[in-house]
Amino acid sequence: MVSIYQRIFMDIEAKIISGDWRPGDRIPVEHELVAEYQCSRMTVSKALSALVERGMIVRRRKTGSFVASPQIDRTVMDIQDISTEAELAGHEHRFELLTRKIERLGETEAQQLSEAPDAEILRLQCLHIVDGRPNAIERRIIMLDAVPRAREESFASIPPGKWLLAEVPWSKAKHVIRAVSADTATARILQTERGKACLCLIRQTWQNGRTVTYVEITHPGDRFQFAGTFHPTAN
Amino acid sequence: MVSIYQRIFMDIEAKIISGDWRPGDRIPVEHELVAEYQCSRMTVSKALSALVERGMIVRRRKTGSFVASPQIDRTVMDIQDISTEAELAGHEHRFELLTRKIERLGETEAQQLSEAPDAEILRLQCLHIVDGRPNAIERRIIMLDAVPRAREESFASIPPGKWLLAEVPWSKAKHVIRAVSADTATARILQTERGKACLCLIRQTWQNGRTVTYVEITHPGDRFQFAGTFHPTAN
DNA sequence: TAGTGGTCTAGACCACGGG
DNA sequence: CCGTGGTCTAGACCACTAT
Repeated sequence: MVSIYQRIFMDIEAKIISGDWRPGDRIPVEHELVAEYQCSRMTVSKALSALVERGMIVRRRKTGSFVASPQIDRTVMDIQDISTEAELAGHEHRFELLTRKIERLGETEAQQLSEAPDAEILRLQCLHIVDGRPNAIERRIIMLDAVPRAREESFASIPPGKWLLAEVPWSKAKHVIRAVSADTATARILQTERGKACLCLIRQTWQNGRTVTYVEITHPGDRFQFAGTFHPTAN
Repeated sequence: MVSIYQRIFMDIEAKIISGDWRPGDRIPVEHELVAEYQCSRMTVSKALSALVERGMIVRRRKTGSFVASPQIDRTVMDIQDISTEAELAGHEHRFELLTRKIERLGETEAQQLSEAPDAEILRLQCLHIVDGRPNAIERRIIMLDAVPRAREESFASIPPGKWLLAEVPWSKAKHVIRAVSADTATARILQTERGKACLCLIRQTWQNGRTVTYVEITHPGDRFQFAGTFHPTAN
């Protein structure tokens, strides 16, 4: 049996995850939800509080409740530049598109992503430069059936991650963090040595059960790390 | 202004973090808290629900609410063996104590840990073996003023992490994840090559504002990874 | 069966902040 | 000012489960 506040929670979550309600959109005020669900205000409040806890909405007195800004990339945001850990501001960020190809998903990758082998994809490779030094290489696959508008976007001036966030702000994501040795190509791009330890963040995101994008972001291990208090949550 | 349910939440959290209430201990039933805080049952319930959300207590009908088992090591638990990702059971775990020394904290490390330079510590090094292969090397510092009983423990048969969990089950922790190249000693112990990419988890834990332990766990990068959905939480 | 938590109601008063 | 969320009350009924 699903309780009333759980139903309210799930209904609103679904609207946000599906993109029906986008960041900044106002959600119904409490008394409207009270009328819609025929329940008391406390019950509505419990559902909304849970949504705040998850970071999906923000509530403001007088003005109402709104869909929050996406937080799906927060993990990546927390990557810290070891050499300049102290100075949290004043970094110069730059971005270079290395390759952009429309292809079909190969057999191996299709299996890895649990998607159809012939699905049309956009394959991107780009380099992130911070303070003049290569910071990360990003290898990304965008599923064109899920995000058809990516076909018309050149990604010459906007990083794919940022573009996707604007296009598909909320999604479910799975992360994997690995240590890998730099292969020849990676080492060359990151201006480091072949075999050097790199920290690799892999993320696959879904919306409405369909894969939106798959990305591997590889950082030079001597220059970057994750920090914080991590809580793996149930998948 | 702190609300009633927040005060209840913080009071109980403090009892658990301080070790006053230990895992498995029963916490007062709702009507007792209602009497203690002179508030309604809903207010108590809200505080207890928040504690459940954080994983600090479990609530059972008829029997009451209890301090949950510690979860501070959950991040580490989620390390997955890449080669045997499929088989989630049937692993053979072994543990070897390599070194055990009582020393005083050096200048550099003291700064790193934000502790006094002459603090007495127990320095441990051990090797974790899973299915016959070196899985991780653990380099640990235990602050003897915070955990004096560690002085009498040989750690010959019980892993320090497990012992500490029994001794100091709840604490605040900070994690850092890095990729490092194996140095000669590490490579030898992990039976891999020098310079090989390794995944290093660093964790410092505190209880009542004092450092309890600092540990670096280094895994061979080709055999291990973190997986899951990570939510870095505000420090 | 009885004690416990799970959920809900129909109000209430207050704090905040935009107009 | 007044609409909004933040918190709280004093009950209520039900579900679960140890005994």
